Amino acid sequence: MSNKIVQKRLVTLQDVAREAGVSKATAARVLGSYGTASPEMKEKVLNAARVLGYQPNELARSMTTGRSRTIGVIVGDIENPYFGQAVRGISEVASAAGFDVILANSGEEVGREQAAVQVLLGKRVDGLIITPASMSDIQHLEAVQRSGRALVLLDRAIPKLKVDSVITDDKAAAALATRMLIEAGHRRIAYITATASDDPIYRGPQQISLTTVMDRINGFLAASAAVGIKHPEQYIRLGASRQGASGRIIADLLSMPHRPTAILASDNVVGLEVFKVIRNLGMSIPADLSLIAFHDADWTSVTSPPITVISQPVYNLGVESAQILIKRITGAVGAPKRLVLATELIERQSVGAPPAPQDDEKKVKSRPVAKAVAG
Amino acid sequence: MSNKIVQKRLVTLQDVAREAGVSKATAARVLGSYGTASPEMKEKVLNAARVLGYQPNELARSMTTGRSRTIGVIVGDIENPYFGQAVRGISEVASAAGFDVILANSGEEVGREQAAVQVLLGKRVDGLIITPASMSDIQHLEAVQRSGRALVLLDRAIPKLKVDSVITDDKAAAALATRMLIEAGHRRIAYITATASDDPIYRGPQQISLTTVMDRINGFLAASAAVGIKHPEQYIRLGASRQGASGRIIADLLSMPHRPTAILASDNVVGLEVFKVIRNLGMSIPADLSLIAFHDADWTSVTSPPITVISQPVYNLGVESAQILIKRITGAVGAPKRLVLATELIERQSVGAPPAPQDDEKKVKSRPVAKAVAG
DNA sequence: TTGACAAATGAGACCGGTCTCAAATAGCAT
DNA sequence: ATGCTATTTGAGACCGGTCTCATTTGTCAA
Repeated sequence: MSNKIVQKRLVTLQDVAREAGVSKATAARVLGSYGTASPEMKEKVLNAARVLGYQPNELARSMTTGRSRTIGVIVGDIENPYFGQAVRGISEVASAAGFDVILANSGEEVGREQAAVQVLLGKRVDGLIITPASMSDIQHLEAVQRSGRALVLLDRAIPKLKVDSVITDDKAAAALATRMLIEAGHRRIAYITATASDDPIYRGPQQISLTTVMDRINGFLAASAAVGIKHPEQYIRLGASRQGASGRIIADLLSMPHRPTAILASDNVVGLEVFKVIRNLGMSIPADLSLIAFHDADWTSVTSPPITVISQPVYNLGVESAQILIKRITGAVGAPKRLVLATELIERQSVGAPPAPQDDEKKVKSRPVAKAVAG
Repeated sequence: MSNKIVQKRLVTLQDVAREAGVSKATAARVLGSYGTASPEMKEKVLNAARVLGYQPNELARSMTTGRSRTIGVIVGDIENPYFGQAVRGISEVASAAGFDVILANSGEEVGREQAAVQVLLGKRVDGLIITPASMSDIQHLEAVQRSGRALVLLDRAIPKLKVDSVITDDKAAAALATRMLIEAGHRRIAYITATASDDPIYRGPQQISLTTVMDRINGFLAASAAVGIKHPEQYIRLGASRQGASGRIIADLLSMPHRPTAILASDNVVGLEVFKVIRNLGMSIPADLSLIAFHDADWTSVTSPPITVISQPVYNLGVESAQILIKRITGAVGAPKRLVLATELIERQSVGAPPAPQDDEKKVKSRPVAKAVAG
């Protein structure tokens, strides 16, 4: 990591002033569009600037004004189209309001998130929009607040932190999806999430570090309990992140003696993974297994069958959070807002009745699995 | 767009120096890790910094050093996973080398690209990685070079501009895909691209503003000509951008008297659009129509049938461009490099023989297609 | 004609760092 | 003890803007 950086000397305000034969202050007034200046002065200065190819140094500008007209955005994974859409929403609002956006990636790791916060605060962003990687490790977020910079949480809330947040109604959404599966006749429903965990088995809330995940699990459990399903939590699986463990987790789940007959996939990446595993196992959707996934990713509408999804207003999540942030930056005061956007269940064709008539719970004599696996 | 921005005064180097009872210069040496300082001084300063919660102002730092350790990236569309992957490649190389990334979106419009360049140069980025929206409108890129800042083009070259670029072998890739379709028996092959155009019909190279598009069309035409296909260009269609026109364009194409029997889709967004239209038309792939798409997007592997694609090393495109850029920033000199990465044809199941025995060109009596299609 | 006031302009401080340079101190050989 | 060099420290200029304040010029009413 060499440090030698070569950079040509650029045209400064002073240069322009000299060329135009006016003082630095006058040139600054014209070029910075503030204060007063006579038409002739403007003419001269603008001309000189054009001739020299002057370009203001925003760094210097920000340094004196104390504001950078820049907002920092930290997301879990830029590559995930989910965040891509949110970022587009943010960008559009920001640039319409004359703000620039600096984007950073946390890879869903608190450490990298902290580093990113440092960097962005160092660059003196006027505010931050963050998709926090954890709801417990939050000193760096408190530091943001202490520094007086605006902060908005996107997609995930942090109960302990009094801060504006824009989220979706995860609990309601999960409950709705669960009810839909229950109404189709399912009693053994699996819930699979990517949330990092050493242990794929769900043992309790203390394993979960994200409100989204917790809320969804709660919605799932509540809807299950409402119809008297016993131990719905036994089919919850964690850590189905990226290619790695997910295949095994899902395969294990499906080879249980009382295997689940439906799966709720907690995000589109997991959903895609689940879909592939199911297909590789030679099972068919929804005949053998029903599937509902979070996030209306583009792939979900072109599979056979297309997948029933919980569509999240993620573009609007971006828009709203940027609007709130910019209001704060420009002086809005008041208690932190928590904006909850509604989700929508888009019915497609991945939900059907559970496969065989099969005794549930108690005195079940499990019969041999009939399915042929094609390979 | 209000301008009032409230910001608490932050802890400065001067404050730390005062607290530690040393000079500003000494505090700066300790906190900036340069020059020399005795252990006791370090101790005192570090302690004071911790107590006050000091955080260096990178703006001020950049201003004096003249370098910001930041690189600007301008892509056509953040939301497109294609660019998402490239950006990840860039980010990883950049942060490993201690550089930050500022991301901007051009929406594939030259005007917005120019504005973004202004903004980023204003923020004094040390270098830029750009996916240029046009190969002809390039004054702003020449301005970047004149300013002495490093510049690397990603994915698309600009022949007139002497500048480092990292691209893929588009012509070869298109030719390979075309040959594959030809070998499967196709003679009427459509090429559909998203490139903006008022007129969806291809009339000549002057309509095309991107090397990628041009190269691919050339590869397509060359491979077609090589086996004596007459007027292959009649099936080229432009402007199939986003939801808008694409549906009509594709439907028109397929309702021609001698409709094409295969389609080459120029990127994954167009490919997805094509897939949906085909399905809505009730046609089946590959029985009625074969399809090959550029970019191995995730949806292509889960459709029925999965789509044969030209896989582009887009993550590596990002990695390589960032490496070249950083080398330039840190002083590397020499003629501009043009790095061409290889693509790969991933065969899946969307290519088959053309459908019905149907007279082709002149008096060819095409023989019945032997392949059985399982559906 | 003169005074009062508004508009235009310039001089220079300032933002928060880096970095040069000179002064102060320490270490060591003679 | 003395001189010489190496190390540590502080003072202050500088980066390129913004912005305050004083000065100059112009306008108009009394």
